Amino acid sequence: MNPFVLTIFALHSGQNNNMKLDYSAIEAKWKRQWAETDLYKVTEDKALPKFYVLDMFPYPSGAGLHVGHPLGYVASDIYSRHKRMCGFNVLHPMGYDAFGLPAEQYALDTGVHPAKSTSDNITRYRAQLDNIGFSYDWSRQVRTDDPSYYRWTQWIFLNLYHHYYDKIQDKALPISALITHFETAGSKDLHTASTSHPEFSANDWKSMTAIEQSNVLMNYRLAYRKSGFVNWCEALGTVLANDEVKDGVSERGGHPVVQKEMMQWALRVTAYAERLLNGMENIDWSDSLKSIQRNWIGRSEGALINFSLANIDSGVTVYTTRPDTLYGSTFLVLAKDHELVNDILSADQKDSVRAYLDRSHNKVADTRGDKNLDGVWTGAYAIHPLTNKKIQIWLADYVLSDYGTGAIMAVPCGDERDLAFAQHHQLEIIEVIDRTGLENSSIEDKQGILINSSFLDGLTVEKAIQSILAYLEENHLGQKQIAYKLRDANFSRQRYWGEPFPIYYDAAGLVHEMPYASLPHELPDLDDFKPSPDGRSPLARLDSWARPAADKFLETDTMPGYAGSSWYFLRYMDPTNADEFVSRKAVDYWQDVDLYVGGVEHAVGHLMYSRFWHKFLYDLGYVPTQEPFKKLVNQGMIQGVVESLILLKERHDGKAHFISAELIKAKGLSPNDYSAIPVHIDFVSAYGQPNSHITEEGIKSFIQWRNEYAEAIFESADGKLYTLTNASGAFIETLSEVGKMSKRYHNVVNPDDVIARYGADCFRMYEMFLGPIEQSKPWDTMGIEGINKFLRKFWSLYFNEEGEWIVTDLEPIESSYKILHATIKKTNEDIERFSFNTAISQFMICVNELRKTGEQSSKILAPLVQLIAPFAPFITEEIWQYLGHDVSVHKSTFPMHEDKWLVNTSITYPVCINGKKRSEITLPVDTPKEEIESSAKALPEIMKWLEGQSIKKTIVIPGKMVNIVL
RNA sequence: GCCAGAGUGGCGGAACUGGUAGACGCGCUGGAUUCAAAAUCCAGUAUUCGCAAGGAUGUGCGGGUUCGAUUCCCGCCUCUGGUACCA
Repeated sequence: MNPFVLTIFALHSGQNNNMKLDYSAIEAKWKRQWAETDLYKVTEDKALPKFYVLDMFPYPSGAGLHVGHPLGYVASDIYSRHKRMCGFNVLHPMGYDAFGLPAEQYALDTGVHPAKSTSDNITRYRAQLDNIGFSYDWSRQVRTDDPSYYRWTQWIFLNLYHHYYDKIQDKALPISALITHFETAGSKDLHTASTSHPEFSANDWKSMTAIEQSNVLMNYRLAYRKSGFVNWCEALGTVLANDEVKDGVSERGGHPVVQKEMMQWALRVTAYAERLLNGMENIDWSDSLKSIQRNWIGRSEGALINFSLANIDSGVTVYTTRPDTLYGSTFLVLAKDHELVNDILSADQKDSVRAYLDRSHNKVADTRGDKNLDGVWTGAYAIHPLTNKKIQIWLADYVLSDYGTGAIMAVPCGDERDLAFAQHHQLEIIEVIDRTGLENSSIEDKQGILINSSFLDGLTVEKAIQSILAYLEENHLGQKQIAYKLRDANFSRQRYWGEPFPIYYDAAGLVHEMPYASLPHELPDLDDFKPSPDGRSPLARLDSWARPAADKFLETDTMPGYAGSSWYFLRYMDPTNADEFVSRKAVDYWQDVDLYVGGVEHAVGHLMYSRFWHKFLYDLGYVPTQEPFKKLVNQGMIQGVVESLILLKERHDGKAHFISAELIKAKGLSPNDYSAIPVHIDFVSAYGQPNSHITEEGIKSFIQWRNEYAEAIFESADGKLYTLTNASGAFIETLSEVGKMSKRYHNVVNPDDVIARYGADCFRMYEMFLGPIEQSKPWDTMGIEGINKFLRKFWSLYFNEEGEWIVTDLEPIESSYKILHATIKKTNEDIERFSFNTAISQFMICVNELRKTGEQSSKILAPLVQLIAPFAPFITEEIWQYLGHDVSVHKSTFPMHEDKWLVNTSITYPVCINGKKRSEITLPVDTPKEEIESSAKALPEIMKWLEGQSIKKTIVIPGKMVNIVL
């Protein structure tokens, strides 16, 4: 026995032999010890293989963490600890996505500076995270609002600004190369991603003014300025992202949102569309996530078709995925802001077009679901390229300016919207597809035979598309084209609490970038966070900052939330580097993220932009991989039970009337007769159980909380009426529904409370035991007792009821080896496939069995501690120390199973008649096939079935089962 | 509408390559212990017929493949998530 253990025993006996399981003492002890010894600190150790496990870093909101948030963190922590014990050098960091709207809104409401509230929230988050016992290397923490961090966010932005996308080399190249091209060849032979495609010669370029040149270059930069329509909310005084708008009103506050034209910074993510699509082939993400990204990119193959105009010498190009239906095209439709609109409107249609445009622009944004048939004829005609017939050109809401060419050829017979529009405005419809025999298919299906289409008649759709494409290209009427739904990302926010752009403008409006060396361009202090009245950010009101000189105007927009989060995983590799965003040495060692765990709500935003930035950094040679996240696991949500009181719409003697939830059925009420008022779960008895209810205490607390119900009447299931002053004996059932865990429903369960009662180990294991990590499931307050019991049983293998250490060095019995090694095997497999709930089941089976046999040998009990260590890091560390180790269990080597303990000498075969199990038989493992068959047939239960029957066939799978077919 | 995923006891879930459906836990029932309770321990717990032995049914519904299907195939229903005038 080493001196260390002696000390423990001395202490132990000195404390009157009382080593009872005391979670909080054990946790406090090891939290301190781990911090003091920097147990989880990692460095680039070339002797060990690396493994990078990343959690999506949280936005530190004022509400703190609830039990749903750490679900993914616990899973990734178990995985990290396991990998570490398996000999990997594991990078497992954590940080904060610290810029964001809520802090600024909070500042507007309370005057508390976002920097202060954010820091306060971070302090709280950190305490909550520490409580749970995570193995983060906190020395690598990043927060996006730290100037030493956002300096590099700005640096990447400037790089995007200084690069364009070359479609031939399929990568980003410096703008200087583009300028050289312009100087020698103008726009000739240019293959770049750009907003528009102007044509100019080298001489044209040279004769442009600085402003003109700057504008031309903007058209190619990967970070660029453009004028576009944004969701403008007058009441909030700001621009909203699409997901902040619901049903045409702001999600927060429900204020009207309209389209407003504004100069905005944008990122040319569309340049990377094809690579973002193809890059998913070799990464291990869920099918659903990949399909969400695929849909978002929305690649389609089609054709550009040129139509000339009837009266003016110009043309319009449309994009279609169905060039085969060209003969069915009876009119064209342009987006309302198509560049040709002003050129083509005829004098007599001017007024109705103006009226339409006014109508359209004032429409609230994002009117989901409403199919809108509004539109107007421009008075102009185009010439059909094949029939030379004049067809009308319309404007309509349903054609979008930023998809395809912003113009379509309408084919009413082959497109639902064109058909609806044609019917509504009484436009011609020509059938060009014969769908005989395809009555159940929609008109948009690519099936049928071409008719009324000249040389295409008789061809299938597929053949017709090839044929018409060849014809169009031959006659210079059009060409193949690939289109994407993906849009360039709006990168401007008219907000204070974000990264400032390292950009300023001169008196002439020319854009200037700040030099790299001047970064960080720091966010100034502010004490009033109201937006500037013209819709610009609060920074615009800070003249001393925004206008440092008479002819120098700083950009007052700030960057959106996804700026800082698009590259934070790289900064963890080298968090304090003052010279580079990440050193080559660090990124060459850590490479990329091996496992990324986070919520599916970031499926498009964060994950798309991170991949885009990463590919860009790859193009510039700063990172060695094309994809940042090799494997990604989405954790589900932990839901809460929403408890509500049933309030009848009809009042009782003019007073609010609540009834027991049981009475809904009894009284035959429909949802129109009552409303469910969420009750704070602290007031509810038997919370989350079928008989959840409020009692006298609950009624008092409820009324204290919601004073407007002071006079209310509460009716119990047996018809008795209770009031605040007469509530004795009340039992009012509440309505229990599974829903979001949210402040709004007053059903938030704080991990701190759970940990205070059951300990961090129990909390961690219970979160994992609830079910598969990807699934959403409700938090069940009762279920945690099962894990609590398990941990006590586990502990009791090592300490008896008197708290005495009972582990011996004696040789264990054979069955203990068997169950141990079965558990080792299953644990390794289950952790690797992220099946933590089944690993925990196996621990329970193992502990139950060892208790039954009274196993006390350290040869079994020591490896068991290691198996459970990733799940329950505190209690296992304590026991490990008692086992005589002076190095942490988390630094030990994870056990590997030995096959010799897993081979069975006998096998129990199920014996089936016609596939249904009727009996079973235990035979030695090496029993020959014939003998298995004859032994099975000799079983009395089986003979009974065989009596008077003839056997058609007998299937014997050695080691598996026997099936007799009658 | 379109795309993706999922439907298994009272509940959370297990069954990994087609081979004993319901592991493990919660809850519930009964028992032991206790003056009593809590805690703990033991037994039972898919449905149904039956006193029992023992049957029958059973993984959303309807078909199919197979000696054998929760697992594979076809059609449908329901739920969850994504998306929404994308030509």
